[in-house]
Order: sequence, then C-alpha cells, then structure tokens
Amino acid sequence: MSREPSWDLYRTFNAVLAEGSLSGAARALGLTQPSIARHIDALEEAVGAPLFLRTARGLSPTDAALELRPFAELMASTSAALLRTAEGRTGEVDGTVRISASEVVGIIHLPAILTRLRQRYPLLAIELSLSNAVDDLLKRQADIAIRMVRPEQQALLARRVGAFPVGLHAHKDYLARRGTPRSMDDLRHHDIIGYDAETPAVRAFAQRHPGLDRAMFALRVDSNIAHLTAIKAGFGIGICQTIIADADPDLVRVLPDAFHEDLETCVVMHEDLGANTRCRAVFDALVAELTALVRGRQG
Amino acid sequence: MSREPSWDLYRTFNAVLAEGSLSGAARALGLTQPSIARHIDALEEAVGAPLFLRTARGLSPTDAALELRPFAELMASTSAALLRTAEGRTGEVDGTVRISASEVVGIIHLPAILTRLRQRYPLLAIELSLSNAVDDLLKRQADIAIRMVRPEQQALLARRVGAFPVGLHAHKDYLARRGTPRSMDDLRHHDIIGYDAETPAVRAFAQRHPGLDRAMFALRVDSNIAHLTAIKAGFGIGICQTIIADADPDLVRVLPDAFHEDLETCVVMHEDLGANTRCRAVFDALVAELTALVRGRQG
DNA sequence: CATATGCTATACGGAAATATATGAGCCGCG
DNA sequence: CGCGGCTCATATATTTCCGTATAGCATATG
Repeated sequence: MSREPSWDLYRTFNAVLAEGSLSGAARALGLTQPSIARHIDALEEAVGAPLFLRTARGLSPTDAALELRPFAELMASTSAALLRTAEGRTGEVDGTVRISASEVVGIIHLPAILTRLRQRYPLLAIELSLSNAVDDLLKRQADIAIRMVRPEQQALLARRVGAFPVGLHAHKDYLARRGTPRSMDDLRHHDIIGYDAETPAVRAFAQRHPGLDRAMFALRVDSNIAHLTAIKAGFGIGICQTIIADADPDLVRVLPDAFHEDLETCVVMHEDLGANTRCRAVFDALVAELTALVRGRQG
Repeated sequence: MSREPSWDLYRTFNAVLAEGSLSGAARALGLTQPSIARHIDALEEAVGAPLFLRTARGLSPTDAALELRPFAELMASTSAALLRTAEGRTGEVDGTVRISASEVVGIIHLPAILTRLRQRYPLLAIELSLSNAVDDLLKRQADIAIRMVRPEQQALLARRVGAFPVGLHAHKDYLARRGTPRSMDDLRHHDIIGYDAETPAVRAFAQRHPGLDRAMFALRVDSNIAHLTAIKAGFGIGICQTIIADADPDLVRVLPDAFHEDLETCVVMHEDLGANTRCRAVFDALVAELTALVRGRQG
C-alpha cells in the first residue's frame, strides 16, 4: 500500500462537497482551482475510487464520496475543536466555548445566563448551536451540551440540574373564545398544536399520552419555539415549559393534573475538556444557573 | 486570525507524542528530523503555545500538548477509518474490517466464527482490538463492536444476540482437594479469583453480589482470560461463562443457584457504515453466529 | 578523560506543490 | 445568434517545503 495521503486532502474533499465545485472550494479555502483539482485527483488515487463526476457545472459526488463524507466531516469538526481548545490558554477564562442546546433552552433560558457569564468573563466568546441532535459532543461539534436525556456514554462528564416541568398551555383569549377543557377528552374539540415529524422522541411521547395523537393536531410543526409563539398568538392549546408560561401573564395552564411531564436536564461535557479552564468555568456556571432556574420554579 | 494550519501537522504532533523525539517521529513517518521540527514549530505558532520542552534526550510534552492530544488522536483514528472504508469498494466483500470485543469473546468465541467468515469471504481481512473500553466506535477505532452493555447512543446500529450466562466455576481437582462449597458463606474458606481495579463495572458487580468482596480475593487480576486459566489450573473458584466451562470436562460449576449472571450482548456498528457491503456482511454474520452460540447453549 | 551515540538546531540546494495565465466547454440571457 | 459568466483542464512561473549535510550539546561507556 502506498503511503497515507496528506490529511489536507480531506479538508479539500469537504470543501468540494460543501461548495459543489472545484473553484468554489478554492475560494472557500483560499487556494486556487488547479490546486483543488490536484488534491481531489490525489485523494481519488489514494482511495482507489472516483469521488466526483466532473461536469461543466461543477462536481457531483459519487456514492463512494458520500460514504466517506462523515469521516471527513468528523476530522473537520475535530480540528476545529482542537483549535478552540488551544485558544486562549492564559489561565484566564478567555477564548471560545461552543454550546449545543435545544432551541427552547437556547432562545428562552440561555440569553440571560450568557449575559451574566459574559459580564463575569469579558474575554469569553460563545458559540451557540441550537438543535435537537444529541451527538454533537462526540462529533466534537460542541464543547458543552445541554441535554434532555441522560447520556449513558462514558467519557462524558454529566451533571443533572433538575427537571423542567412541562404542561399544556393556551392564551387567555383563546380560552375565553373556546372555553377551558375539563378533561383530556375535551381536547378533541380544541385546536391542538402538535408535532410534525415522526421522530423516535415524538413516538415515545405519543405512547406516554395516548390522548394526544397526530390526527387531532390542528397545527403540526417541529420547532418548540413555533409552538410557543403559536400558543401566545392564541392559535390553540400546546405544550410548553411552565417556567416560560408563568412569565407571561396572558398564558394559562390547561389540565395541569391530567397532563404533566418533567424534562430531566443535564449539562454535559467531554471529559477531555475537564481540565480546560474556560470550558470548566462555563460548565460550572451553566450548572449553577440552570439549577437555580429549576429550583426557583419549585420554590 | 491566521489561516488554519495544515492538518498534516496534527499527524506529526501525534508521532512526536508517541515517539518522544523529533528523530523518532521522523523515522515513524518516513520523513526527516528537520521536517518534523518545522512541523512542530508551525503547530506551536498556530496554537500560540509551546507544545514541547526540547531537551537533548528528546521532547517532553507540555500541559497544552497533553490537552490537545485526544483531538489529534481522534483525527488519526478517523483518517484510518476513512481509508478502511474506502478500501475494496468492489461490491464484493473484501477489504478490512476492524472489530472491537472483550478479551473473552475475542479469544474464546470469535476464532471459530472468524474462521467460517474468512472461508466464506476469502478476500476479507479482519483486525481485532481486544479491550473492555466501550467507546471504540465513537472514536472510530473500530468498525464493529461486540458489547456487553446496551448502547444508548443514537447513530449506532445495535442488535441483541442474547445473553451469555456466567457462573462460578472450579477445576475438579481443586474441588477434590478443598471440597465443594454449599453456600455463598462457604466461599470465605475458599480461594477466590477476583478483580483488581476498582472500575465502575466492578463496583456495580460488587454491589450485586455482596457475598463477594475484594478482601476475600486470593488472586486479583483484571483479565478475564487470566481468570479462566487460573480456574483451569486449579487455583481456586472464579467466574467465567458457562458456555466456556461446559466445553471443558474438568471444570465444574459451583453454586449454580446462588450465583448467576447474564451478560446481555449486542453487536454494534456505526450507522454510517450500514451501507458498506463488507461491514454489513460481517455485522450480519456476527449477529447470526453469536445468536446461534447463545441459543445452542440454552437448547 | 576520551569516545560513541543519542538528540536538536541550522544552512542550503532541489523537488514538489502552489499560483498565474490561458484555453475550451456549457448555460442563460438579451 | 452572440455575449458574459460560470465551469474544468492544461501549461508555465514561482513559492514553499522537504531532504541532505553539518554543527552543537548532553549522556552513557570505557
């Protein structure tokens, strides 16, 4: 076997996949188109298979390229994580921390917390990645994650912060217009805001609450933030965290006894980062703030 | 910020960490010592921190280097996994598959299974990584893993093959010499083979079996294979899979009612490899063979 | 104390990879 | 139809990087 190819070829490979053309990749990487072409030629030689079909409008990836793509992307995110970790090793809390969280946490809860964090550590930069994907940490796409599921993974440092209670809510105008349901059965005559995609999480949810099925959803959307704004707009009855609803005097909890869930929440970090001053500081602050947020709710 | 450094620098960084010297790394990578020195200089420039202390006896890593090491190693194993995946994309089952398994599975159960697999697919090469580490798949250090814990990780394709029953066993010569225990309490007067390190798994085991604690272990060793050979040598009473003990007429099960465990076993693969002909074939074969092995035991 | 054997650091010529410049093909638009 | 904008491919010039050779230093050995 010939010697291992330069790892830079993988970076070029990523860029070509992302841009769809040699010249686009060249612009993205600050190189020139002939160099990119040579890189791709070399990589195809190394892996022993064509990776792209050359057309006049650019390059389209072959099956082989798509199969190799996740590996190259993992290398890219790992490299980014390495540079992030290396950044600002001054003993002070500076540099960049990348946090992965759900949309709701990132949009509703984190801003205030991050504001305080930034005031305390003026050199700290923060990147927020909002999604419900749960494998960000292992793909090194984030340094710290806020998760609603307890990670069973070793090599991860996890700390529980408590449970966010979740319930059905509606705007008071909606209830004035349509009446307040007295039982889960009453919900059949109401406008329910529910989920669209059939993800495993949604299926599990449906199993826990047989009274709420897809057929009765008047509005189907995956974004929990969209749920919240639809509730606030008086569209109907939907699910949101009670902490959020309580902060808005116009929102009313519906069927608090018949429907309630607790979102167990953890702050999670890769153990490799445990010794990193900056990540550690952000981790501890997130744990403290979120714990206080949940506790404050209970008190 | 300056442009991202060449990813090849990380490879050099790994080699210097592994070899402990510039010239050693140069030999390992097939480059020359001045090139390695330039790479390390460039990397230190890029991360903005010294990575090694230069001495006349080689280079010793700084804290910064140790902090960055896991990232660089992940890049290395990812690159290796990419090349493995790219290998032999002929539609046939050829190329290399890397399997991670426990020592016992890899040494006792797999050889026969792999023999049949190889006869069926003569072009298939197999790499075996035997350890009890469970994060091999996510670090891309293996394509397929055989696990005794159910992975809660998404992005992993897992299939149960059943449970391997485990029990206390001893050589018949030992029992002839020392008598057969009638109860767990009797074990206090016997030579017990137990574990050395205080890993979480061992702690959990100790909690399930309060009758067996570290103080009464006459031989403490972590390798389950060493347990097995010690049992066969007549050292004392130890734990091993009943399937293995049953194959040896000299071994006798002890206290079958008072002590038994079931090792739930899964074959696990990263979902990225689900479309890969070769990995898929090995995955399916492992599932079929291990299932038959466990079932055959029960029948 | 002299010698041998590691190691790193530095200087310099040559090979390799890069950028520049140019050509050819495809597509949309007036 | 013909033009401008995009693409990739090719040929040439330039820069970058690597290897060779050498020097300097520390340690081990007699």
